[in-house]
Amino acid sequence: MTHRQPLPPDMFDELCPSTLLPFRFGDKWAALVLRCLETGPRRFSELRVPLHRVTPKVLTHTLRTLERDGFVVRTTHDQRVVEYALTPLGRTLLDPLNAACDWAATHWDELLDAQERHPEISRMGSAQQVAAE
Amino acid sequence: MTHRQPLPPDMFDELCPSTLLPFRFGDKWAALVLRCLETGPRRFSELRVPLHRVTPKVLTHTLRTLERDGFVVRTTHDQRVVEYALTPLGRTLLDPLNAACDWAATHWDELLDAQERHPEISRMGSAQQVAAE
DNA sequence: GAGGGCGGTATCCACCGGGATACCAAGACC
DNA sequence: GGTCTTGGTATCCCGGTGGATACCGCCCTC
Repeated sequence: MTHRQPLPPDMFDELCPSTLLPFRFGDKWAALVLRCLETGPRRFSELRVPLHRVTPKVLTHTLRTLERDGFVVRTTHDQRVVEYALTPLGRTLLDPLNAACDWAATHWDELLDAQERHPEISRMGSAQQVAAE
Repeated sequence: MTHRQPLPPDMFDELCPSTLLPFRFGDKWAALVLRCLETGPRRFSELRVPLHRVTPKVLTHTLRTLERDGFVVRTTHDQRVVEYALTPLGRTLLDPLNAACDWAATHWDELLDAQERHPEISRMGSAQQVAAE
């Protein structure tokens, strides 16, 4: 808690539009939380800095879910300071997460190319929405 | 199309409640479709047999999305027979998918244990829903 | 005792993924 | 000419996820 490395102010801003990736780890922001905790425990307010796009309600829920699944522990010091840290089980999640990141690093361009080659397939709701334009 | 192995009638029935896993690959059924196509191309109606839980609308959408992302190709023979097959890019997805499956095989029990240990954290919607019971 | 930081909650709301059900056009078969 | 199979669409609807905004109790400092 004392001299740990601070997280960058925005680890994820324009970086890694992970919603476009063909996989998701847990809740929308869970993978980013795991990344933030990878290098050591963090306090709630420390997590809010790099994850400033996430509202506190959603961040709370993400952390609760990670805690429920045994990936994160929440500890309170001095009855006020709250710290979140990865559990050993949570750390094992980094393997498949890294496999997914490796895939993205290797095949991201191919994915974008394919999507540009099929602009007619946008999102659900059938095609006549596009035709209606 | 001629003598390929038939898929089991229900590959996924009670097996692998993948919605409980902490990761998702694309749409809800996308990973299962990938698995079905792993051993060779399949027709729409062939996919419907093992994936009989999936309505045709959703299966169509899943396949369209996989096609848009370049993971699957759709080819029409004789103007009526439609075949879906993995592309080389789609086949590369099997690496992270297998990593996820390996994780699940190894840590599934720990995940369940953790969830049982935290019954108070159910799902979103804050806790007073549970309290209201 | 006022203000600020910390660690959240409470409420409201919009989107959309996906399930249920019904229907359909084109060829093949009888 | 009916009927069956194939490969889907059309419509409706419901629940959950997550964003926006506002608020809160506690402690510490000034």
